[in-house]
Amino acid sequence: MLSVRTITENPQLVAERLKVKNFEAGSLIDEITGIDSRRRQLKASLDNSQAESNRISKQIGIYFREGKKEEADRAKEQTSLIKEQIKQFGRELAEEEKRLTELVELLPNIPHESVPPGNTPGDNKIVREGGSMPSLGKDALPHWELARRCDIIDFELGNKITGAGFPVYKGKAAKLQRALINFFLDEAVEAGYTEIMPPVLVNEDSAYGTGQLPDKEGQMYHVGEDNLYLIPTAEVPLTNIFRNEIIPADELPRKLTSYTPCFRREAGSYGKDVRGLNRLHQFDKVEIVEIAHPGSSYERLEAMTGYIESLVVKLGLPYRIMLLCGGDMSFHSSKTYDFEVFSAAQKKWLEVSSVSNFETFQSTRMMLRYREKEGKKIHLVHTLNGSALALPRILAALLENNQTPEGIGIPPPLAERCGFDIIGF
RNA sequence: GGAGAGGUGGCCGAGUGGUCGAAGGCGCACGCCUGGAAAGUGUGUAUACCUCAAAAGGGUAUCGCGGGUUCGAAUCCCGCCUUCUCCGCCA
Repeated sequence: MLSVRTITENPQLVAERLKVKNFEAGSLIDEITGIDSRRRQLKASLDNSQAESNRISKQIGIYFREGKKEEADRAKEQTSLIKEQIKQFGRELAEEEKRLTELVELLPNIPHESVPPGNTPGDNKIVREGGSMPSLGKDALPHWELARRCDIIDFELGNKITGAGFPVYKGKAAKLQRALINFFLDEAVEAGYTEIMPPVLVNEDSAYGTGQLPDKEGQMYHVGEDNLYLIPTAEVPLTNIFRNEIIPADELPRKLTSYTPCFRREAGSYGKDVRGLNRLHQFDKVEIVEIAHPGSSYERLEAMTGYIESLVVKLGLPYRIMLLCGGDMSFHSSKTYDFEVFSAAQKKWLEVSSVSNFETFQSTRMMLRYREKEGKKIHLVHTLNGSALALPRILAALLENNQTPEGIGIPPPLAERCGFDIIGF
């Protein structure tokens, strides 16, 4: 979320910038400003009452030590009113703070100045394209047909064991998945990311910290018995590693990577987009996360984008990098690039990565800060993350684009990890 | 899951109702000392919020988390989380 200070100190600027996300913030900001000034007044009143109460209590202590019991008793009588005031101010302050947080949480993140305006994916800007389109015959098969023909991914079996959206990878597909994971992790470590194996269940505080709670509650699987959430992305546990931390400036950027399964309920998305591997409830992903100095976070965003691009290039997939317009960006992001690869039999661009700078939107929630080398001042860090990469759609594109009359070719970086370079029919 | 013992500042550790945000030590920063270093020595060393134009200063809160008792809680009571030991179970 945005910090209250940002909002109250630059109300018109915030409102102006949020229009790029098609968000009318004017009245909300007015309300926030009003509540915040009431909050400050209440805080001052509460502090004064508490100071007075502390003074009396100390005095009582002194009376007792001096054996002045009568004075002590008289002083005690003074406290009932002040205690009542403290309770009342405390209640009111808590209410205002709760309301303030609720309202601030409704405001999306401010888009970076380089974010283009727009409403739909059609307004996104293609910033780079690469790779070459495969030339497939008319009889080219979509990946779900190929998977059936080679008997390597079993969607029906997943239905039996769990339900729709939980495919079972078999034989060479299972091995290919493992090769992809290893490839992505090896590359990330080579690029300076520290490999982490985090928990895939997180508590409420963590889900709140990265912004899944409260607004995306319905997107996560919830284990009610223990009040834990299955992660929708490794971003959640990785970023929360730093929750409530103060990092020395010279340790920035911190760079982490992780492979995890990801779980998404995807409530409300049905239809042809969910065909095959295109949209799943459980999928595998390697994620990169960076905790960056505000002064260099956009350089880091470009560096992460360049890194992810190198992966797609090594896999030989045709791709394009989109700069998302204000209306198509996520609520939490300041700037996002999406990576899409072309899946040649479906003739579709599939999103395989999303790289974002959240600036202080997450660090505000989780009190994630850094300490300046000079002056020792403390400020919020910028958090960034990106998929590097999400497996199912990469697999879909690999299967479709590399199909030949004999079978499905495996690109070199994966073949050397699989021990085979073709999945035969 | 059962029984017992713990959780104090960056770290170690004292503190069982009253000037305790917390002794002492280590570490760290700056200064003195030194040719330079070590040793020695002096000072400083949490975070959030409020106040202040800013800095300085002041106020409030925070001793795992949340409630409660009390004029007053690190200290007493209750719930939760967590660590260790033993038992049970188990990949």
